Amino acid sequence: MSQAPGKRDGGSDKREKARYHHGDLREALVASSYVQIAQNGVANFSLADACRRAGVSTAAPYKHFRDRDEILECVVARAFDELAERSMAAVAAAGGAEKIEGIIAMGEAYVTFAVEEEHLFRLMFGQHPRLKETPQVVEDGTKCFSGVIEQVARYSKANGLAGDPKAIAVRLWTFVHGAASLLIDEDYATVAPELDVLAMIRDTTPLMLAR
Amino acid sequence: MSQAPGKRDGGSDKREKARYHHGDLREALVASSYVQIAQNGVANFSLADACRRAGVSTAAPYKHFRDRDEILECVVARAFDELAERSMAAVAAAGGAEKIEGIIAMGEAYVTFAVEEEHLFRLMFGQHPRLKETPQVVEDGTKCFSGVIEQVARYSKANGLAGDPKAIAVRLWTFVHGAASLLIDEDYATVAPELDVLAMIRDTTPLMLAR
DNA sequence: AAGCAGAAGTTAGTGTCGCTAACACATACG
DNA sequence: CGTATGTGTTAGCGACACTAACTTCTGCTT
Repeated sequence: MSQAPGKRDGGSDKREKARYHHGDLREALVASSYVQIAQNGVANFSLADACRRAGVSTAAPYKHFRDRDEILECVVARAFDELAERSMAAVAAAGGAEKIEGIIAMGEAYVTFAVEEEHLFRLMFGQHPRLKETPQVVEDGTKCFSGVIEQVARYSKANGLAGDPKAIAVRLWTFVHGAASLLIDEDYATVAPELDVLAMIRDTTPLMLAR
Repeated sequence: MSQAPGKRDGGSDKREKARYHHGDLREALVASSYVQIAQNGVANFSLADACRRAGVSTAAPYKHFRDRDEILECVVARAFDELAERSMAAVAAAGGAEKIEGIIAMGEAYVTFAVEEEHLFRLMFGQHPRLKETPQVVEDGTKCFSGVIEQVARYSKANGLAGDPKAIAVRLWTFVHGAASLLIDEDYATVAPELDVLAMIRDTTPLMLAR
């Protein structure tokens, strides 16, 4: 679970002698930070720890990153890629966006991602506002969301829906995002412990698409 | 803006001589932390700063709080009180929960709180998971949400809606919470900059209540 | 192939932070 | 009036993010 996506390196094996230069420290730090944050959350992540794991001094990262936040930005960008990938895969697996099952599957994938990668989801949304000002994050985030919107637009077109496809898509995204947030935050747990969130999404999606 | 609610003290003025004992350090710290966090966010909040502002050594807080997190818990509890108060006031101002305008006003108040008290809203949701395990926070949070649910239930009853009132309420809360989150996170800004969130809530609320 | 510029490491050190231990004062009560 | 307790203090620890100055390796130019 939560294996870091991204550059699958493979190369750069200098026959494992203790070498002065790391080889690809930048990538190593991002990958290990991704895993660490996914497992323990950003609150329990320290740059110094990441350095120890990579076997370098605590000053080394600053040859590759402006500061700690820049590493977090890279992690967030990758997490958006992952979310986008999972959402799109779910639509495809459910038979495409023309059927309502495809749209529902997309929403479920979104919530499932939030549950399985709770700490990444938190980092992507709300926990660390500044991170989203970076071009890379903006790009990956936008790609992720516009993917969702595009799928709903396809459904809308295929089924001859009346309303503005984009407006409908935003409505759906809003609902699914709220469900994911309240679920991992355990706010449902105290006030509506019996709630089946995936069932709610299945039931509510048609309401949003209709009309 | 963002004035700290809670114990309005007033008393304990020992005629402003430089006294060894503060008077009510616990309250002073919570109040000043509430204001500070509301203004600059929890990321830019330090306990040491709060001590300086209160004119007290950095060791003093530990006579009143277990650790830094306990202060944050108190801040979150107050923020939930504030959100509950504003939501309920909005319903009342709009003529009660029996009319759909009352329900819509409640949703708008929720989103408006998120926008005006962005940093508090973040702290209440997602930013610092552990905070919500405290009895005080659980109680205030539950009171806040069950207030929302109760209002929707009243609407549901008054207008003879078919579905389970609680399920409908949760659906609405989910949507409004998602809207608030995505709005302050500026995720709408990149992908749907033209979106009028309050209008979306006005339009979507009837969809959720119907059926 | 030599040499040099610069990329990418290092060590050492700064200031801030959360938190603890040990001590001091002020107050409230016997 | 004396003392126990609560509420402050100072001093200090270890971890952290980050910087400055130095060293080592690499790869480009000639």
